[in-house]
Amino acid sequence: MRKRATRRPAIAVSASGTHRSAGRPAQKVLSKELITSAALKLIEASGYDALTMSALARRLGVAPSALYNHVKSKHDVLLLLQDHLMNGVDVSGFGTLPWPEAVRNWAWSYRDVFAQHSPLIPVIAVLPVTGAPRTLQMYEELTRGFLDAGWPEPLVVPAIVALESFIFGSAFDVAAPEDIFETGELADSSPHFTSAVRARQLPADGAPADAAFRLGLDGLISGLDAQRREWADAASTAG
Amino acid sequence: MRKRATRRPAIAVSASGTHRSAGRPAQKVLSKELITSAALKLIEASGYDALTMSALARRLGVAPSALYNHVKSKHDVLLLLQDHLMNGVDVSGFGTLPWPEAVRNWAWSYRDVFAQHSPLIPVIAVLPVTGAPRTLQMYEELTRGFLDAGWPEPLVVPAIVALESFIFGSAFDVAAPEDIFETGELADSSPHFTSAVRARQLPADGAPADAAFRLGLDGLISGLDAQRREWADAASTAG
DNA sequence: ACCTGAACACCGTTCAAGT
DNA sequence: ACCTGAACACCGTTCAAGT
Repeated sequence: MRKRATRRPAIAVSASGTHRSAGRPAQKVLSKELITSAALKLIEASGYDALTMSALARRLGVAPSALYNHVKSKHDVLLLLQDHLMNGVDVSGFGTLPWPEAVRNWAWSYRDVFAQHSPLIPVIAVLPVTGAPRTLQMYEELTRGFLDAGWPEPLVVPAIVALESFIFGSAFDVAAPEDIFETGELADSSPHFTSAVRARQLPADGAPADAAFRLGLDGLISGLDAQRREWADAASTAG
Repeated sequence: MRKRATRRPAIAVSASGTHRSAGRPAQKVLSKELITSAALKLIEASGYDALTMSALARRLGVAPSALYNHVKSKHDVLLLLQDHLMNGVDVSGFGTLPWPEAVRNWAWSYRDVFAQHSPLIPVIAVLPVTGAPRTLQMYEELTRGFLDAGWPEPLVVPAIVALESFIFGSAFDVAAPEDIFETGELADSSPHFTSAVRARQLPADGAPADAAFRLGLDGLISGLDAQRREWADAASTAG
């Protein structure tokens, strides 16, 4: 059932359509930046299924094996993409807005970016920050924002991780089909759930995923803030 | 760099080692249940990379193509696994324990199960409940627990989705390497974050992921409970 | 150093043939 | 209906040869 695409020949053809013979070219035709932007265009045009090393090479007018002079593996390409996308995450609120609003803005923009790139989430969630400079920069600004808001240093990283976990999970949820909770023929065996699905609060303006994200994010932000105060109280009592 | 395994011949060999010739066998040798448990054993022994249709067939003493009489695709196998694993999620607290404790127990067991099966998370997060009877049963018991605890029906599904999103994201986090936040050579450009990583609260008994999960879960539970109360207040004022 | 082109060792899936 | 065995259309990756 696989769609059979009309394939151009496998030989490398540059953007201008002229053939390039083997051997080191006069000036390099590839770079990490070019690979990243070509991958992004490919995904925007045809989705993550279309992101193969072959397709990427074809779009760059190069043989697939040429990519391996710049990346170690396809996983490397995903890391490049991930770090690039961090540019789209809004950390501008930290330092200007109160902590809850700054976190809220950050979280929504973070979720929105990766909802469009959910196949990257398993990659990010496990990604060492070494070699992901933009990601690290985001963590730095985030940390400064938390400390400025009075967060005790030992809680900053766990709080960020907790928020990120919620964001990653929620980004998947955006990709879920509308009818994910339709119980169908099994409705009789799950009467309470079936009824709750029908009665669920849906935002007038947005998708069902937005209602859950708003509820959870607001709950998480106020709950974390309460734990910060508890920690401060315990510390002042103990000290 | 791929490891080259010594392969047995591709012809189907039953568990007893005798060869089975083509044609419908006297009694069926496969079923969804057998496929599910073989897949589980394969994953436990060698991880998700080893879960290929070929390897699955080999373990079942069958040709790969035989699997397609029982599942439509490899994705189908993942769905079978996912629903099976829901047996390990603890919903026993609902109806006996107070809501926060019941939710806490459920969330920890849910995270623990899927932390061991993180490749399934992208599958579950988008899975229609139709055709996942155990999953649906879990939602039913969860919904009953929420309603019994006084949750307004419109908020039940969004609250469950928010908790699940946090759980899925946290399950990935368990799989992350210990040194995920080591900033390495970039430490100079991220002084606050580097310091916060060193100062972070680590549980004496568990992994770093556990500290973040506990912090986030407790925050989320108390934050959601507060929103439930707000909703009830607004409703009584409006009514 | 950085490209080409051929080759390698896999994948998941389909399908005619067999009982 | 439910197996086998061969074939198909891909994958990602490696490597000698070329400049």
